[in-house]
Amino acid sequence: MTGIRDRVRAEFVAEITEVARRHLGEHGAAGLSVRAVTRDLGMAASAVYRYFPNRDALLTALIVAAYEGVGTAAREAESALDRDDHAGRWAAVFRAVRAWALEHPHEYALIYGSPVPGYSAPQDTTEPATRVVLLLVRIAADALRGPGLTPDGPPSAPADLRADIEARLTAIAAGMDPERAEMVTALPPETALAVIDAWTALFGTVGFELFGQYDGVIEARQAHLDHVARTTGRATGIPGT
Amino acid sequence: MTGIRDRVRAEFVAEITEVARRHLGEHGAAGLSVRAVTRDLGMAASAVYRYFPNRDALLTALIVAAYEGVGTAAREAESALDRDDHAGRWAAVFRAVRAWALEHPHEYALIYGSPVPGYSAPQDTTEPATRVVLLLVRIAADALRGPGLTPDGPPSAPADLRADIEARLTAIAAGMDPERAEMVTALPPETALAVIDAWTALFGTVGFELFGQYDGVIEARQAHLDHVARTTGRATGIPGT
DNA sequence: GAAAGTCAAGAGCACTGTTCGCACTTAACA
DNA sequence: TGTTAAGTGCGAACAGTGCTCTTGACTTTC
Repeated sequence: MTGIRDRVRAEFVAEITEVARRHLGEHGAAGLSVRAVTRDLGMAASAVYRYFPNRDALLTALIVAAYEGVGTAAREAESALDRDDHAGRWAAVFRAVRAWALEHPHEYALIYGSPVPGYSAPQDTTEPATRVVLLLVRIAADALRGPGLTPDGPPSAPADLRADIEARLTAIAAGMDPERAEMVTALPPETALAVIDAWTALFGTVGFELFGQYDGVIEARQAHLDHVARTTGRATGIPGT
Repeated sequence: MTGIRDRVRAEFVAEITEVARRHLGEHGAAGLSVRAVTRDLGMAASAVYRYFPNRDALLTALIVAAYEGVGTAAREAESALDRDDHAGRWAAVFRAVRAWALEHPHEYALIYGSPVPGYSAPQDTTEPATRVVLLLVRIAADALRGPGLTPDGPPSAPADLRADIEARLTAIAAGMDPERAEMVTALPPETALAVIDAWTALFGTVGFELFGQYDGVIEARQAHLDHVARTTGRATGIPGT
């Protein structure tokens, strides 16, 4: 067992990522300098390459941390509510994502803004990236199991789109533990589509606010996001939205 | 008249931006090197500072060009259709924006992705940035003047949001020529809100596709965007969507 | 205690944006 | 027409950057 060595190493990696995260919050992704980070840590710039093969790997660690950050924030806000309060949980996810984004604008930009040039997201980032949308899926699934969808439900989708969604759903469920897989496969394609659109609207709205597209166009940001939560929730068939 | 000197200067500025635009398409915004651009032009790196005070100014020129590019693409696609074909024009804008984005991914990322760190958009960029949404506003306004909104129309918004929209609408109309101002002020707040949400959904969807968030989630991209155009068009009250 | 593995440091490479002083051309004015 | 001022391009230089490679020291394992 090389336990102690691995422990020290893991702690060092965590320390580096933490300082890098702080730098990211101050200067943005492209302004993240390995040298500056190591300067803060009192070590030589070259030393960091023992822990991260290159700058991109460090960025990947930050991306994963960011996805986990927003996912955790949404999960915590949502799980604090009664499980049957579907509308409340739905709105809580929307609000939590926005709050997290305003608190961590650079981290938000890192994961939902333009991809860093020359950088292609490795496999490690795909799982954490699905956290928030899976949360919305779970709420929709819970609502389906509950008093049932509202009478009209989500509008019907054209055949080709329906087929694609169905294929995606089974593919996604294939790589999941049985319990969550069941939740995904039981989802009607129209509901899944509505959830995807709600997810898109959520991050589209938050992104537009954060990146300045709403400047001078809409100022009641929180009220507006609540409105988006309501309309998308209604389109998904979440009762009470 | 200092005509000739100014002319040759303007041509040179255009030439520099054109080469920079090409470089942007190959290496992305952060990878845009003034040295590399000047190398392509066969001139010294320092010479470019006679035309642009710094790299940010060059980026601003590219941002303006990109906004104009997507705005023009949308305008051309939409104006090719009959003015009374509101649903067709609405869908054409959606498709044109997506097509432009796929053709110019780096330019799209430049204007709708994360803001370049340390760079704050100057005033010059705000006007071109509103082109697409104003196009959607125009279509909605035309639809209002036509056979009228669909019976149910956009759902009502809460009072605070309504008030904000109304205030914004008058503020925006104040800085416009009378003809377009009339179009804006005549817009019911609920319709304006629906247009803003449609605009957000459009760029949220295209951005999610371009930045890889839809990978493995949804593959029928064109069909999906058409679906988004339809649902948002319906929410806005565009007849025929 | 010696061999093997691990690590931080430092020098160096090829870049970057930007500034500055210099020579040169060109347009405007007396 | 001659002079002057502005505009222009260049090369050197500065302070940074990510990254590689070698060197020497330290720690673990046998």
